[in-house]
Amino acid sequence: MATKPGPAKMSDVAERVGVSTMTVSRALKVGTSVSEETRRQIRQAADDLGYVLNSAAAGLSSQRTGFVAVIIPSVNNANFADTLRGLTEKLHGSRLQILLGYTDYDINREEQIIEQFLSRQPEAIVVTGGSHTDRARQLLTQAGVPVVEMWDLPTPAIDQVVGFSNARASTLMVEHLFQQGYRKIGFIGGDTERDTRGLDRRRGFITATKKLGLQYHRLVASGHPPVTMREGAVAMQILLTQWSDTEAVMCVSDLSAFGAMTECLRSGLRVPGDMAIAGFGDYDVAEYAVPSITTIDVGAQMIGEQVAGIILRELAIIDDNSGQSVIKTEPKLIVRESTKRL
Amino acid sequence: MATKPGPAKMSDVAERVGVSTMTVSRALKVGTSVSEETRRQIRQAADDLGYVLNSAAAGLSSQRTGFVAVIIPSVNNANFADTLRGLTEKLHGSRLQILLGYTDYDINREEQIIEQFLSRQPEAIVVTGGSHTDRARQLLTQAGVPVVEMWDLPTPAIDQVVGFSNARASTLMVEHLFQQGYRKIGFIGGDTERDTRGLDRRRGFITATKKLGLQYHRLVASGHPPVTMREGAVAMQILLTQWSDTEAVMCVSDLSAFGAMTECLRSGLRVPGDMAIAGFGDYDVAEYAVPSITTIDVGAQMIGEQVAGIILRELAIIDDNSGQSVIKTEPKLIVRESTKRL
DNA sequence: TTGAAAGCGTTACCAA
DNA sequence: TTGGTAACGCTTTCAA
Repeated sequence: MATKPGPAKMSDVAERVGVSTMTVSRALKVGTSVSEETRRQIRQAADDLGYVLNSAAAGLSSQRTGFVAVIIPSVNNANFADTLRGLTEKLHGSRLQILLGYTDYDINREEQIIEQFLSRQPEAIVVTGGSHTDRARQLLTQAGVPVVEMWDLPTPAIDQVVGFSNARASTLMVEHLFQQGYRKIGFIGGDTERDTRGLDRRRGFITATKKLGLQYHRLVASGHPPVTMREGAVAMQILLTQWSDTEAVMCVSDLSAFGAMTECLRSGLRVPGDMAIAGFGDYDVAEYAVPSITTIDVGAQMIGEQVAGIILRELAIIDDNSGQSVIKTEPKLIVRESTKRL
Repeated sequence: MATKPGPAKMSDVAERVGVSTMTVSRALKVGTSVSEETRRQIRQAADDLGYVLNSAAAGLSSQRTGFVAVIIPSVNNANFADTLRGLTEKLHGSRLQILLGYTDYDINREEQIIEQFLSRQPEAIVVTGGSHTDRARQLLTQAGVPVVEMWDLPTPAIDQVVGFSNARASTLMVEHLFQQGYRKIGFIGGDTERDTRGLDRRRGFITATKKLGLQYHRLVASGHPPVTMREGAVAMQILLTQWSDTEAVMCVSDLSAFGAMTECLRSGLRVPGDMAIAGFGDYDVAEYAVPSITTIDVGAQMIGEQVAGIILRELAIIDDNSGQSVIKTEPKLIVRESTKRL
């Protein structure tokens, strides 16, 4: 018995059972009308032959690839990982599969990835933030599929949006620090064009402190993203040198907050007491650190779920200009030990 | 002037320039013989029309999809993220693109993902560890493309391997603790089938302590992966209750080590002094924590680079049974403050 | 419930 | 250096 070379294809299965490829195609899908007996035989034959569908061929024919392109700044970031989890879980069970890319916070990388992904004909595209190269923006606009920008409220938006104002989230924290009685407040990070969400948080900090009549000049850079613990530590050294009477510090991320805090502890400063410290993002480390760190929870997983919801809705609709939607999420302040007034 | 509907395809570009699709296909690739002038015109036309290659069609025709399927347990894990980075960077510039999936440490999820990914006809498949369902193993074996198992040394291996013995890595740490003079040593984590690398580390701990003539019964579970700080904290409570005379603890991950350590600090124990603590993985938090945490650096990024190297080599070779290769990497002990003898 | 024929958009192959 | 033709493996569409 001569076995065919190469992986089995649909016609091999069809031949073995004695039906047409169309019947096989139908039998392997749910919700199609094929007689029970035929379907059983086809399943059996497919199993025997180790048949696997060729999605590229299927997609080419049906014009539906089942890909959702998702582009995030970094994989190793609990916040974006949570968003991805939200997306994955909500998309699970649908015919959609995520094509994931990460940019390392570089909009030129983003452009490259978008270009690469477009050739895979995704049915929807999800990007992080509203800062893109001109060409990337053009590619997204012309893509002809739903585009979702998340984690921010860009103006103008390309298409769909799920996010929040990073600047306003900062306000929550500044107000908390003010209420606790802190007046000389510093800010670490958010100084680079590459991390626009960080920039917005810093802007929000400046606006909020101004509004409260506080000084807003204690700003320390923390270098290129991703934000790390190291940078928080280095920045805290600078801050302590330049403005040694600082009472509280807000950091662009919990990671730099942790680094800043350990730097204080190593210098013999008490946190809180000599220095109050706040972060952003509600990472695990903020909860378990000693002292635990006051932070902002942005609801990262929920963002992913909302994005998935939009995609499912948009793809169900047949070229109906269902219009743009902007879903605003609500960042929440989480008060912990690191900002207590002693 | 009537514009065609839908996205531009190759024939649209060809028509506009007045050449065949073959010439367009060639002109858009590098290292093909097309006259300079023609190529210029074609590039121009493609740009004007916003033409994007349809990779599905290209892959169908050429039998090369450009996909490398990569399956890791978790995205939000600095170790696997580093491996992914190594892979990405080394693959960058080649025609290969990563199709990423994560299993949440569930081999049934892994099987599903493998199945899903196979229909995309990847040119190589990378999986984490050597523990798979029977069906997954069968799918991988029959896939007809190079398969790389990484982060472990499975026996028997399916095909290619890049990894290290997690058990032996544990030995490094036990010996370090022994040399520091610790005798009553506990272990946290590595108790679940789902994390086979954790299991191996625990087994290695038991073997090594036995060999040194130490007690090896101070084992505390830490629940399902992913390993978190919370679990380290909870486990430390249990350990302190059950075996209050414990001198040192090794944890299956730096994250649980950090949780365990903060639990000690909150209980008023000195680390080191009253309790020595060691982790695994060399996460950032181990370096920045106060005290800093002794750990094992497994060279995660290097693993990714080695995997990419194998893939590039395998795909360059034309059906030559280049054979299986096993690359062993070398985990390194990193001594820090948390295990100092006071 | 089933099948035949005609694509889907690209590249391999061979010829000019 | 260029082009014609025939796939690639599947689904759509229309008919039976």
